[in-house]
Amino acid sequence: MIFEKKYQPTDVENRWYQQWLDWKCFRGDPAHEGEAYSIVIPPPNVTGVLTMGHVLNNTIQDILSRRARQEGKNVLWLPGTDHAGIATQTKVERHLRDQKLNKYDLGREKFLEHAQEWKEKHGGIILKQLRSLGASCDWERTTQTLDPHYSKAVLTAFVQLHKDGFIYRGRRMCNWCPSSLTALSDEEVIMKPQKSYLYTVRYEIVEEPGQYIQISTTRPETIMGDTAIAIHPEDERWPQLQGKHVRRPLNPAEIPIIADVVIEKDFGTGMLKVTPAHDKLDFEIGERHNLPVIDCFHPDGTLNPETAGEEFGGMDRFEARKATIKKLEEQGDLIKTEEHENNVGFSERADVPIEPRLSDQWFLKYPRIEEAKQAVRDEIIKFHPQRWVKTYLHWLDNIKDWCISRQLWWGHRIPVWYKKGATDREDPANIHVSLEGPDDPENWEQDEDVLDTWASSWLWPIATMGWPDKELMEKEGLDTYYPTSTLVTGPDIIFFWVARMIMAGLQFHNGRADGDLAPLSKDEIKASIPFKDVYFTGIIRDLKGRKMSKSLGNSPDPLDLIAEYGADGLRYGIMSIAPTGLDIRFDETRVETGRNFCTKLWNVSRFRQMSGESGDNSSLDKILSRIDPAQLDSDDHAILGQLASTQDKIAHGFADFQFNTIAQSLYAFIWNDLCDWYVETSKAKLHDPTKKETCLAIQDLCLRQALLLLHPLTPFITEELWYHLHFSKDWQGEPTKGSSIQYENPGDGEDLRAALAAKGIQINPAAQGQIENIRETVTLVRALKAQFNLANNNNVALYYEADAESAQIIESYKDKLLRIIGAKTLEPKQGDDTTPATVTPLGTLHLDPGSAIDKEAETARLTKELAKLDKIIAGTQGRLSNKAFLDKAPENVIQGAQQQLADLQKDREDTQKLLDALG
RNA sequence: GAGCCGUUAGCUCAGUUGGUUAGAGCGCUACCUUGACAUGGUAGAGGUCACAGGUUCGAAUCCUGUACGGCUCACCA
Repeated sequence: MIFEKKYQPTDVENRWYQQWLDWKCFRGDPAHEGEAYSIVIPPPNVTGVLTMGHVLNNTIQDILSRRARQEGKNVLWLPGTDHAGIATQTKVERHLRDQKLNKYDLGREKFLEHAQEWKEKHGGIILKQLRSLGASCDWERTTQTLDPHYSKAVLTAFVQLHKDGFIYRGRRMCNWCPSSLTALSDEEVIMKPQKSYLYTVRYEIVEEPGQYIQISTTRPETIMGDTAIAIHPEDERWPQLQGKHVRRPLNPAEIPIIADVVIEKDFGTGMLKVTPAHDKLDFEIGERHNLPVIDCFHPDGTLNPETAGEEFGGMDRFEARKATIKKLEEQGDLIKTEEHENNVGFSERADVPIEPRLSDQWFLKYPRIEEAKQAVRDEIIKFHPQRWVKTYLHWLDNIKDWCISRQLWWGHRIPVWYKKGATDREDPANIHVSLEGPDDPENWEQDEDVLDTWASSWLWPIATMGWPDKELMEKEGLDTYYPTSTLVTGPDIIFFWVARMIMAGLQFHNGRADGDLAPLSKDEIKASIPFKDVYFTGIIRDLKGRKMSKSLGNSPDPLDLIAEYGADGLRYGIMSIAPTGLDIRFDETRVETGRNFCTKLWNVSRFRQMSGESGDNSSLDKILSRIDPAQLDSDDHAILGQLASTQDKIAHGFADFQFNTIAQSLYAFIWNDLCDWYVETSKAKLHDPTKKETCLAIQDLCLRQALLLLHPLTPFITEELWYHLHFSKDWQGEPTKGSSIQYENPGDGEDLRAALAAKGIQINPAAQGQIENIRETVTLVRALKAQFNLANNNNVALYYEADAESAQIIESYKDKLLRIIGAKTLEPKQGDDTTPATVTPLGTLHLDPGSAIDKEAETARLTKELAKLDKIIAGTQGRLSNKAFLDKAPENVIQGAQQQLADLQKDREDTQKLLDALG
């Protein structure tokens, strides 16, 4: 392989992704002997495109999958899409409209053909895009919720639930979307505060002509549907009104005045117009008082002339609002109009106000609610971060039956048939519920509705793995991969999907015989749940804090970012900010940082390659064998210590889903510890044949472990470098699947320490402290040089004043110091010339007396330094002279403070000496 | 109306069980194309940790309250 001077992510990424596919690396094989690790993808809409949210979500899933593969686990990451009933049908209908067609022209069958074509053409793009991101999904298992097998699972679930009494049909108030022309579940309604008007309208009392009552309403266009006026029974203001009637001012009719306790006496005039057809509360009142229901609207939100009157018939509901107000005003019935803010429910998909509407729908009474609560409350399923538990439990505590029927064609048609000509559809004799349908289909007609998309995706973890078909379940390895390991998703679908999947798992995978509804034991719950951990990602926002959306146009196209920065750069960038479970403000400079990090890794690898032939790098053991323990200096010990602690941090990071910690500790290790320091100091000793081999072996060790640890985050560049640097087992031949970085376990700090110990290497724990001191010294001297404009002058002479111990360190470290500081000589100071100097952990370092000295500036600098020291010394002394501190603080804290004080006082003394010398 | 979360450098964010002088990246200033890297190096400026109380020897961190921002839930017409 050629080691390009510049890293070109696009070529490398495309090449490796194809190679991995060819090697079938992503295939989940139930026969694999490792411990199972499985993830099912949150299925995106089949016609969707990749957004930054998907990038975040799927990068995390990929990281978890890849890490598990490295650990030798039997990994399955199962991809797929859902059919997105409303969204897709809307798109297809819009497309038809462009051709001057509508779905009724086509009929159900033709329409579905169209939709199918649409899906073939536009569908699955998102899954292809995920490949550019590096997603290691088992593509052979790609599932779509309308696949024949999956559909069978959805209908089986329906039939079983129906049999067990969880599903029923009823005429109820539901959320109606006048744009999509279907019922919606409560979860699909988004409440939005709206600036509107509160109109006060007068109604004449029938029994007292000329006398009026006043009613406030926000919806005058429903007045024609009023069938009563309600007051609170204990409202003392108008006891005389109960039992009387008023005249409806629009589409006039006499309606009764009734009393009901739900009326808020303090709102508006304290009276409510009751419109049972157009409001949930009103409907309930109507039920209690046996009021007629007058629906003034057509399903599409226009007014029905038969109920609303010819005058308003055909108008759109918003137009009708204006028209009714105008009419009321003309009649003198409009008393006043006030500005008013109220919450209005909007359809999630169509973004239009929903209408409460009475209609026949199918409802699901959720099964296994108690077990679903217990599973999360008792941490059988763990939520990360935990705080979502409360939200989840609160929803389940207040759960209402789920309206699962949709008046659409694109979806799973409800497996219910009604006897032709039968008037009573409540009569069981007239209803047939089954997968196959009735034996004499000519005598039956199937229910027209389809199921809510979520009523299919709630089966995702089991239905993608063969349920309910026994043979298929075995083939797909349901027993092996279920319960899945981790679910990675956004908290916005905790009710839509997460909670429902939990209930579905508990209901359909509990091992009980059909119809056995007795509560599940804890062990049964453990075996039934669909996943063990749920990781909730944050929601990606733009820099202004707005949710990223296509309509706002504020979401960058991930593919553009990949083209510009590489998939690795994008992945790393998003991981460095993403994972706290809070909202994320997306900042493209993070992606740039990710790209730069990859470049840095590439370049340090090139440096390694240019520094000398690699020895045998084909295993950790081989590399360690090239280290001569006798040659290890404090830099070697320090970097080994840093590597071991990095390995530990990464291991903990994975255990706790702390992806930012993982990203940041690798950044710090590679950039700050390895590149900025170890590689730089290496340059001073690589020419020494006795030290070279050990030094290169240490570099190889660091790079190898860094690549392994980094691989889940940036899979492409790490695989590329793995082969470039000959870390693979078969480095002398062609790459093979078995030698890929994907199957090499990085291990943790303990593993590394043990491997080192086996070669007689004990990391000297004091080395890191020593190197810290040296690094600090270097920084101080560089700063001193910079102050005298000598930053890039390598010919300066330096002199030191140090105690015996520090002097020895300086002498033994001299070559490296000269190189790193950029100096010609470093000798013990002779005489007492006044020179620019700085106090360091290794004593006082002086610049060449020949350097021009500005007494005034030097005095100012040292005085400032002294003041700073004095301030800290005073603080430390204060603490140490506080009896309460000495009595109560732990011993190590007190000792630390004493040590600090001693060090500071020494620094102060030395600084004072320099100042005195200046005169 | 209820619940949850957030407020740390100009910007985006870290900060584990309270413990030295609060960190990173980007941006900014100055210098530098030195042999892995200008997608880079070196040095630097920049923070009353939203505010007010409290607990403690010690608070960005724990408690209470306030302000602002966000999310979720809720049938006030």
